[in-house]
Amino acid sequence: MGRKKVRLELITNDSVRKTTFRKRKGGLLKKASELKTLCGVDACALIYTANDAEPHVWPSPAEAHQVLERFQSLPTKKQGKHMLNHEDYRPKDVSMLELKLENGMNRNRDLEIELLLMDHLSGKNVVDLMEMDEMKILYEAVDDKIKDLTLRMDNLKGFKVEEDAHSVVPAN
Amino acid sequence: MGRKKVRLELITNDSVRKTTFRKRKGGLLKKASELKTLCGVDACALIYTANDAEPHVWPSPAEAHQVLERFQSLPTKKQGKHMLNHEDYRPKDVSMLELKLENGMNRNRDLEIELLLMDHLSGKNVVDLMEMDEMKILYEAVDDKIKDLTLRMDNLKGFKVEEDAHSVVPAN
DNA sequence: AAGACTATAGTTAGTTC
DNA sequence: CGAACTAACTATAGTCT
Repeated sequence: MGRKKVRLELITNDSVRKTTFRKRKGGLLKKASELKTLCGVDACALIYTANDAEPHVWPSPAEAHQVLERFQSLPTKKQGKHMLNHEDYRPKDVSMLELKLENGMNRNRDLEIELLLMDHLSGKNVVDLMEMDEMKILYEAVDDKIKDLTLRMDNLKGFKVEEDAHSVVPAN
Repeated sequence: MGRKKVRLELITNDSVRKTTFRKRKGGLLKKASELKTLCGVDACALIYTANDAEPHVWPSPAEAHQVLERFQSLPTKKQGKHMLNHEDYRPKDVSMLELKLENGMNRNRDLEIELLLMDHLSGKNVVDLMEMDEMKILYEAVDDKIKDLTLRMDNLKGFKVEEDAHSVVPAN
């Protein structure tokens, strides 16, 4: 296409290559979008460039569902290994966390990770991520969750957590 | 393109839709292939149709393996030689986690998460590359945060840690 | 580097085999 | 069905601000 037939080989000129990439990436994703609409399929694409550390991800929101569904069928948690005969047991409760830690068990960690993923992914459907950096969002979600977890653990131990720094002082 | 301009909406006629899918999928992947060649980028695509259980993966399972190997060569795992020597203790070393094992407080969190993710990934035959990428990012984020968390718990138990931001001396 | 333009290479809708 | 054909539509290489 275009004024001249192009040879199918790496474009050596940097600026030309970058321009071509921008143009063709746009065209490709448009085609992909049309395919989705016309044929009612679910599709996604990843493009890794040498320059950008993060891949170009398309489109994102649709795929969250796929990821979520598969994650739910993870073998590790699916097969009810959480055999806690503890009254007042609730998955997100702090008491569970305490129990696990003292028993030297750690299945709750898997659960925590699962939950945070679920929470995030299910919430992600609502948001239009097409214009945002998905990976950053994911990272921040994880970061927040773990911070929260940290706080709760610290509280269990009877320590106060000071907001900014990582220092802890005994509560009393 | 073609004899008539097409309306951008789901093609209701089954055979027409299937034909269109076959044609356009070919065109799309050809474009993607050209983009790779011309611009020297690494790309992949996934298409989920309602009919086929397995997604159409492009360009090939071989490429999927490459991504998997990227995941497998994550820093923590590769370099994670577990050293049980407390004298040689270094804050960011994995040995910190081994300490927890000995104390019966926790098992190796990194290992747990890693196994979790590997289980998850190996469970998928035709790999969902997008999901893998998310898992990779997640792994790194979770790994870092859990290490930080573990470090702080060690501090609570009376271990002194030499590190600027995380340094804590139990006030007892 | 990112738009607008446009001639022309390339894709594909409808049709036929 | 799917492959081939082809008219007609789209993408884009080169060019210019």
